[in-house]
Amino acid sequence: MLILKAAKAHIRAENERLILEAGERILAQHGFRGATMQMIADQAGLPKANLHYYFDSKEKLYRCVVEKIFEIWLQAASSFENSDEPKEALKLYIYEKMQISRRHPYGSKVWANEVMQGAPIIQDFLETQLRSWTDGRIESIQAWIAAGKIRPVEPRWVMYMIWATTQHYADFGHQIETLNADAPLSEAQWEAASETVFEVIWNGLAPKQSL
Amino acid sequence: MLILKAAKAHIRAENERLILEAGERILAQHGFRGATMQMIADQAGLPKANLHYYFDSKEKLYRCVVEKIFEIWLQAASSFENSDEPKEALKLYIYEKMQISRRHPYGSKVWANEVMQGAPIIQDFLETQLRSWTDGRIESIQAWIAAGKIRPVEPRWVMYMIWATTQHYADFGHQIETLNADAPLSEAQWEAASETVFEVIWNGLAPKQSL
DNA sequence: AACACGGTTGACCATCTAGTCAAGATTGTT
DNA sequence: AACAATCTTGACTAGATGGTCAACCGTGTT
Repeated sequence: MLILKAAKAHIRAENERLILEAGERILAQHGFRGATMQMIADQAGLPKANLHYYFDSKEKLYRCVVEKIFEIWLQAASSFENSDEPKEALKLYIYEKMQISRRHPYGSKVWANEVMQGAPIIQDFLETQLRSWTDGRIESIQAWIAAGKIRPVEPRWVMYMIWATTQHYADFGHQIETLNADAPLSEAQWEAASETVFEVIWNGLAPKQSL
Repeated sequence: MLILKAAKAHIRAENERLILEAGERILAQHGFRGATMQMIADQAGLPKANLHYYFDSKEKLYRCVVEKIFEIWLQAASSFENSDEPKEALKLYIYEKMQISRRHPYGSKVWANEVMQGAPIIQDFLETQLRSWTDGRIESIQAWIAAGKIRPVEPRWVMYMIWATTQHYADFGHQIETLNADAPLSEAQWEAASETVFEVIWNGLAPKQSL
């Protein structure tokens, strides 16, 4: 009876969540090849064979983890559309991305790993979703330039600058902690870092007369 | 005779260079666990057993590769000391780091990988050399602030911003190429990107009255 | 109670890989 | 030429790991 499938759907949902969460952490800490299904199983508190019941292969599981973080980033992009004023839009977007770096450091690292290795698994994502998303954002920035709201700059380099600075706090979090006397950044430090990133970029982009 | 050792030193030097170069490339593309000694051997054009003759273990070879890129970065830091004027010093440093991202993308990726995994191999480097180097640079920036040459900002966040933006062009080079219609950045694009990174950061830091 | 279906799991296997080793080839010195 | 130190290399091993499988468990339905 197909009713049974629905009745046990919560078990599937819960276990998939457990595995994805464990996978994100382990894959970030060890890379694709360095992470073993056994490690992920232990982290999730499930026997290894169970992982293969829910995810056909390590690669499938990996792909799910990568897609998850990509979705989160795409959603943060809405900040860009929610305001016509560049100052407001950029502030929202940068703060949002800093927040994601803080809340999802593992996902960010998995993504970084994947891209650094030439995106062997999610190249299609880059060529379709990321490309079209980026083109849209570039148009927004072009419009701001045309309206004289920011200096004339190549939008691409600005985009990359925002991605780089915000994701750095996730991807290089360990280095940042080491340079912070081995302590995680405090609430106040996260706020200050976000503020500084935004201020520098905004002052860097704002038209001279507006200062 | 120990004379012999010196006499054949060039063979050792040449082979170690070959192996380190191949190792840098393969380790960057596949991560520590993903890279196999066989792959590195093939890339270097040497039999695998030969690699173990020059480097005791995969880990030793890896450490050498990581140390190499760190040395290169440290040298780029001299830009910071070569000028008292922040505009000049920052411009030199940023251009230098962009140049390194262009010339040594593999080394940068290996470093990123290592740090993302919690620096299991070179944690001592972070705690000694990187920490003291950073402290020195922070003092320079503090001095600029005290002299009213740049806005009052937390120097750390600025440092991280520069590292992040410049290294992004190496670490996320594949993503950047994909968004550039699958073409490597041209000479002109590298120049424009460097210029933009510098301009935005400098305008972001410069005191208001100086504009 | 009997059933059926999804979920659970220990044992197993084929494959891959870091590292070893011993025999042999090179090379500079005498 | 004889030598000794260094370098080269194919063959091998021990251990790890992704994935399979067949037996088993639990639960809601009839």
